[in-house]
Amino acid sequence: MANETNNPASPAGRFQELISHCKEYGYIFQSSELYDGLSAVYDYGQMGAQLKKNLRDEWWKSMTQLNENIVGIDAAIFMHPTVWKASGHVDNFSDPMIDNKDSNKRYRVDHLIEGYADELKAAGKTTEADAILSAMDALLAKDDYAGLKTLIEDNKIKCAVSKTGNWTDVRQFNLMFKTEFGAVAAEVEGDNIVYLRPETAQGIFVNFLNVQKTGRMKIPFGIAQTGKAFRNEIVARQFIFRMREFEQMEMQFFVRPGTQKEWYNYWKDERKKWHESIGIPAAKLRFHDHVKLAHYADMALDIEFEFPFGWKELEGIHSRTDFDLTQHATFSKKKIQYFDNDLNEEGKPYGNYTPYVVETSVGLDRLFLTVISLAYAEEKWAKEDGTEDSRVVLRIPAKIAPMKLAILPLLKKDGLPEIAKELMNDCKQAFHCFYEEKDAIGKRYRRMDAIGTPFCVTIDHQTKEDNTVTIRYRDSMLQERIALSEVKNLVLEKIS
RNA sequence: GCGGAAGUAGCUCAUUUGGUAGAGCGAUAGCCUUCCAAGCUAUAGGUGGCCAGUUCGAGCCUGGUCUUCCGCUCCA
Repeated sequence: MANETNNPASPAGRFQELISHCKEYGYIFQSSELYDGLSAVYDYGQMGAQLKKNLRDEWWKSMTQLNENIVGIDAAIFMHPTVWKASGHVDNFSDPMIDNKDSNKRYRVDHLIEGYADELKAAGKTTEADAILSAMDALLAKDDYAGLKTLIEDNKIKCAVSKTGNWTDVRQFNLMFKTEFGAVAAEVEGDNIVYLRPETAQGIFVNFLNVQKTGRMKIPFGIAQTGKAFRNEIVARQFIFRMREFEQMEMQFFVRPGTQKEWYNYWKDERKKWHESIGIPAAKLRFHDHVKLAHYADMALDIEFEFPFGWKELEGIHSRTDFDLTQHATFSKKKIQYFDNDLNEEGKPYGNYTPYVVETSVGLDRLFLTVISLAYAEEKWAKEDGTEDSRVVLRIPAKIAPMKLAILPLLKKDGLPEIAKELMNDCKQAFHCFYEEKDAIGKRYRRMDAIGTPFCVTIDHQTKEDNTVTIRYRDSMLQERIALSEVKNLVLEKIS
């Protein structure tokens, strides 16, 4: 397997080629590459930033512009530390871990002990199992790591692989980044700790009342947001699939309790359709229902995409119940409720309640990876003279491609650049254009293929006579003659 | 985080028992003028990932470190 990455024919090898291509053509660079890079952090380059923005804009439009009952906000990354206690992230986002020194296998301490308890139960020793579990809960509640290790050793819990009890100390892995708020150290250590948000959702929940009241929103309604989130992953790999700093596009849809299943199914279908609308083939998408539910959810599924390294989560649809709003009400000691004037079956208003939430949460970076891995193609064909020709092309759908049109004078003389620049000045008001007069025309086409520009127009001598140009299509490589005056409209039509 | 492998120009690679680095492609400038890359000329670009050590001398040997890839693990 170690050589697979060097083999362009294998999926792993093709993935490597894609990563190289992303760097070579200004889509994605490793962060701080000048200083040897920072693990699992990436920068978007001149092409990548635009593609990412186009994807974000498509999502934002589909949510906030095309749904009258969904509005967008932009909450800060810093939030009051208590937010993360209320959300459960302080408790649930940090798991004590232990390694077996012989097999080098790592276990979550609670999983390891629970597994042992299950074995005891299977052997009929239910009381002993319960005793161990309650002891574990007590130790976990006190963050007593030494006690947990003692519990493991006293029960002679073994590693499933090495069959030994040669354990490291129990260590804490907190997945939230911490930093200090304010320039001066706190008088009491830890008093000024803030976290970088591990998800954007909480910024929506804490603003629920603000938005609902000022926007006079009526349930059901949604609040959408895009933004950076941060998780200190133990292992972050697979290019931009799992990064320590990443961007989420989330929409929290607030519904009347009891209707969550209906809306869950609605958004499940809507979101899949949306992915298809930006060019992801249905066959490459599937639903994956969660078996083990998170602490906040009563239903959850992933929309998975078949990445070059397998089926992985692209978007999560979660029915979060009233968990978050109730938690924030409890921790903030404020009432977070909605008065529903709609009439129920008995002809009376539904009245006050804490809304339920259906969440759609897509990783923008993962969406980017989805789009670019679908777009990337190496093509070979026989030329008329029998020799082989080839190209690398990014078949990014025209409406999300970073560069829409390349304007190319066939020669850089005879007044052709002047006509080209005039067209450029006109078209750049409407969409991103690229002007290029260097090198042979075929070479310029190849460069545009490599960055995924869907349309090229070439200005030649005939243009001066009859005001027509050649338009060349990236995907088919076909060319046709159209009026110079039609170029802008044609591209506008294709990218809308 | 553990184990394994790797790191030489923007990219792909060479330099084979240690003697202060080359090529192709690409890029830039110019020439040519031709509707699907790879015509001609010139130029730029590397303190060999980084830091130490051994040595008269290190891209090559040793240690550390950073990053990447593969496997394991993790991913509320």
